[in-house]
Amino acid sequence: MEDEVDRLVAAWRRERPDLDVEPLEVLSRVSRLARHLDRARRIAFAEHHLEPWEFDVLTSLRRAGPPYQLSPGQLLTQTLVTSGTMTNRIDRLTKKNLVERLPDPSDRRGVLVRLTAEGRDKADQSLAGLLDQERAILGELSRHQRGELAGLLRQLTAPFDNIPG
Amino acid sequence: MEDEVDRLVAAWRRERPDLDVEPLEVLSRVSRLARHLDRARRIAFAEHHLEPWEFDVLTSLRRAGPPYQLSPGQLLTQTLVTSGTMTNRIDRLTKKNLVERLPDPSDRRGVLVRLTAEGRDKADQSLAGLLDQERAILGELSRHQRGELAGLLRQLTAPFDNIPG
DNA sequence: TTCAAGTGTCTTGACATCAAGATATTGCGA
DNA sequence: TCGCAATATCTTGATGTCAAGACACTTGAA
Repeated sequence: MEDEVDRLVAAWRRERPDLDVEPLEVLSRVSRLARHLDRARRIAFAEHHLEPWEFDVLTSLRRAGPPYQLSPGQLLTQTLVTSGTMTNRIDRLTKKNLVERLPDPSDRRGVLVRLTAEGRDKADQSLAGLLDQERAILGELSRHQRGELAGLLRQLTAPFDNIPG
Repeated sequence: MEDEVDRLVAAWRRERPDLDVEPLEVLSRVSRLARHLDRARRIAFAEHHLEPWEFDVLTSLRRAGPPYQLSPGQLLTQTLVTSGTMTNRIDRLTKKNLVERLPDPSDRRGVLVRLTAEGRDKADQSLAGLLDQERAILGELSRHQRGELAGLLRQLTAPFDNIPG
């Protein structure tokens, strides 16, 4: 089936036949799909009275395992936001009693962010819902195709994730 | 090579062995890669004194072909933003003399947004730069792999693009 | 010991985005 | 013809994000 990127690429080939626009076949689809996923996540989380950004922070801490705490810096690399954004997020989650700030005992510049019991519950509840939604979206693909897709995407993300970018 | 999503999935399997987190292998990579691409685009466009959102609007109009005009509604489906956002974008681009608003002769509710000569130049210049950057990122993949990746992604985006979502 | 560079977090101000609703126009059905 | 739902765009108010820089602490070299 045709998608919006097929139309976009065809339009460029008509308007700018001098350019090779083949890279857009991959990367425009990545960007557009991510926007669609954001919208779908926002709607799904609304049932839990949770914003996507809250989910990102709470589940990062949940994944860390007991005692469910990370430094703001570690949260930055997981969520790909800037430090100012993370400070703001931690402030708001603290007000809602989902996380708390603790001094880092080993570095007096540092802080640790810890999940509260309530925050842990929210993280666990919302993860299951997200996975259900994602399974529905991926229903288009066979098991084999998903593996293939994951592998190809890993080749693109690995340089960003490993060479500090 | 391992990426951040491999670590993320491993952490979930340790903390929540009861859940099947396989969907994250694909969709978390899509979201994270899109964020990396946003950052890279922002840096690349800064050389042209252009914001990513300006690029999106100007190139949508450029692709339309002469006379380089679309309705705000058509721009919405291409850029995946809300109507309020688009109104705001058109206002700002108008102030910079990159686009202009015209009344739609066939529907008095409607408006047409048209690229100025200056706007068209900006679109053409920045597209070439973006393609160079994207080619560098895709250097990881063979020609065959890019085709495969584009095809798999199309299967995921087509439902969003065709069934109005 | 001391100082300079590096690191980790927070503050600030500008700005882009969204959701919801207002306004104007069209066009279908009775 | 009339009225009402649908359509197209804009307005409003709240909020999240970013870039840049400030501040406090740490580390390593002289």
